[in-house]
Amino acid sequence: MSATRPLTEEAIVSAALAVIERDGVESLSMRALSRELAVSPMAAYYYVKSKEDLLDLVAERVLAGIAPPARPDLEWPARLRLLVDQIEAALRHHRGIGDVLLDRMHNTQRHVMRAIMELLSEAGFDDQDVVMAYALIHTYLFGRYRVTTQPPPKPSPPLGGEGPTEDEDIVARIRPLFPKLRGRDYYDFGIETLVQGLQRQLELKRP
Amino acid sequence: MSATRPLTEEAIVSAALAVIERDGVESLSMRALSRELAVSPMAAYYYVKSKEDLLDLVAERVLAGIAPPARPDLEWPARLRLLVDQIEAALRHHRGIGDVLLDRMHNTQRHVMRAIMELLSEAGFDDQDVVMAYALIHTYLFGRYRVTTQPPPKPSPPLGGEGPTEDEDIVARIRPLFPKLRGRDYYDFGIETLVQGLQRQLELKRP
DNA sequence: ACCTGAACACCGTTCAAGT
DNA sequence: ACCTGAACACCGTTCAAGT
Repeated sequence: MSATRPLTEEAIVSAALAVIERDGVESLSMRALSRELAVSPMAAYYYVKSKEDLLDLVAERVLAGIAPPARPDLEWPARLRLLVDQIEAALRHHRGIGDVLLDRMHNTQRHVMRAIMELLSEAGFDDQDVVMAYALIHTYLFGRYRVTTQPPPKPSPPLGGEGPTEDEDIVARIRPLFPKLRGRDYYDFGIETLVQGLQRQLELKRP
Repeated sequence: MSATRPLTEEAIVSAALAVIERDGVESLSMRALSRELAVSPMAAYYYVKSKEDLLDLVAERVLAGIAPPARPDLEWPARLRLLVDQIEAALRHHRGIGDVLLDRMHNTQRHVMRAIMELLSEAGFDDQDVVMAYALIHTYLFGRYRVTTQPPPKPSPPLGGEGPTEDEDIVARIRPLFPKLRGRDYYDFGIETLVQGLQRQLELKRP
């Protein structure tokens, strides 16, 4: 795709993102990347020292625009919501990248981590609770995208006509609803529940 | 390890679990499994049709003992806690298996999904909220184990002696606390926050 | 300085063949 | 019925070599 030579780190990251968005993050191999760049399989290694390194750069690019909301008029729950909404939007736009970020809490872009931690700290959480609250938010935000709400391509359940059995099985009743809800619905419910839980935690500590 | 022949599905699953516990889930390849079983690389394929299939069986084994708490005297938040504590214990004992379960919400053992959903439904959530609450709990429980609280093996921060700069950077202040807290601390805070958030959601709907 | 090519040590899986 | 062996189409990465 990129006909530009010589290679640059920027071009490599762009190509990686292009592969991820087109074929999914599981299809991004160093070899697929080299095909995208129309260079030999080892060319990118002159610029990045490993695939992990490359993924860190990709994550950096995706989260580059995240900034703490400049809305001192709002309470911390609303400000937290505005902040994580930005992250969610970035992840939603770059499908698959959330998975990359999940297990790298320590490599999270410093500005993103700082924005969330400062907000929590100002809200009144002590340092230890900031750690745990951050970890909780991190796990939810970046873990979300690994969880699939689409059922596997198994034989689809026959539409129409009452199922022959087990109308008292809650799983049979609820499971069909999974794909009916949109990613946005899951996110809204999830993050709202988290924020309310955090508010409650704070109330319990400072009565 | 297993000198028993012929192979059985049970022996294969046991061997897979042994590899996972010894070397981590990322080291479980079909070839490593065959080494563990002391058979040829393809032997296991007579019993499982793919690696994914095998991982489903492993997950099934790990979660086999989970059961809804028989404590009708307790309120739903306490019952939910007893239920997910069992799952957490199973995941903690079988390191790495949480990762396998994360992206397979639809393959979750039916009895586990049912136990959680029934509890939520009895608590008063409508079907749609049961879906979203289940997804939230699933994401947290199984996603947790992907998030590493141990910093990468980078040059360790010099112990003792004030850091030269940026004592106003909250990340520099907070990050060292990550490895100080135990997995149990993160879990307690996380699940407590979730449950309290869910309680609040219910209160808001039924005032 | 920047890129290539061959090679190494791996994967999951198919398919024909052995017992 | 149960297992093996060779082979295919992949990986990430090292290392020496080319320009």
